Amino acid sequence: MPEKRVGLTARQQKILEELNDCPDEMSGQKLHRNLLASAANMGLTTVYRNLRTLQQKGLVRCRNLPTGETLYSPVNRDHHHLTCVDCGRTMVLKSCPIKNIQLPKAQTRNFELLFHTLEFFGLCKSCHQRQEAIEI
Amino acid sequence: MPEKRVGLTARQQKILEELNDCPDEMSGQKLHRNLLASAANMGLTTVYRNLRTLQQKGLVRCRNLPTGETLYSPVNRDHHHLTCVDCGRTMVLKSCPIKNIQLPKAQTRNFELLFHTLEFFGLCKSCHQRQEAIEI
DNA sequence: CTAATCTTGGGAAAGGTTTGCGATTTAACA
DNA sequence: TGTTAAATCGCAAACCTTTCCCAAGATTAG
Repeated sequence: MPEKRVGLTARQQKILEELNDCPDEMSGQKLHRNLLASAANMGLTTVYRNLRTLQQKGLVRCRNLPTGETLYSPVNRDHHHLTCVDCGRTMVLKSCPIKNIQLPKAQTRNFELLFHTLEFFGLCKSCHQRQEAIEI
Repeated sequence: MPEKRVGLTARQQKILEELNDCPDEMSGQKLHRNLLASAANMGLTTVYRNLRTLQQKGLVRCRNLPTGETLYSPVNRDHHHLTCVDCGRTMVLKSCPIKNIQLPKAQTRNFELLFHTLEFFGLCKSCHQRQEAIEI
């Protein structure tokens, strides 16, 4: 896909770099701390505002944990997860199950698709066993 | 699918009823207001806590708006959305595109799947046009 | 170069959600 | 039915995120 978006500010580029450099997703708070540490000083508000902007440009995606935290990652990293609704631990899926899926044209005709989020929720083995043990 | 979960408290049932009765998703705040109005008095904390529990039981699902609000809906209502990253408006998808998708067994062997969220993000027609106008 | 306008940034405040903790209710068992 | 342990509740505080508002910087026209 061509890199058609232009006009990233210097700080937006910094944020995007930081996200790309880190193999894991990051919360807004952690991103802020990392940037402070790496000499790119930036207010917390600015971090969140630019994250929002980057989402609007289709470059950054986020997902929400049950704890209320929001984790951000670059869109080009097409990761999805299994998340345990009990302990909150997540596993990364090896591949995107809907990579080649087509949405009905009628629904996307008036909509420029930028990215998607697909998350699976359930019980991990240990939480499941714990519940079984209690219910018996 | 059989209703295998048991042991819902009276308040959890009230919350579930309220969600089922309302055709739209609801925020925690709105749910709380509705319950106050319908004589089922309940603290805000209790609402959120029980929503979490209902998620753990696989009966309720939520999605997060860019505003930070969280919207809850019953899992049996298998709805997904197109959401505009600019204006935040959402459209409901007519059908679930991954209803019949199989995850690799290797990844779900140790995981009891309860539900999923699938959300598409992009630009709605009017926001897209506005951006084009600016960029030219 | 200057002035008016528009965009961007930061601090403080507000909003929604979650957590901690003592008090109350529910449930189990005798 | 009475006693006791466990689960649940609600308030207050904490947390993360977003919004408000004003100052600083950039852009454009004259």
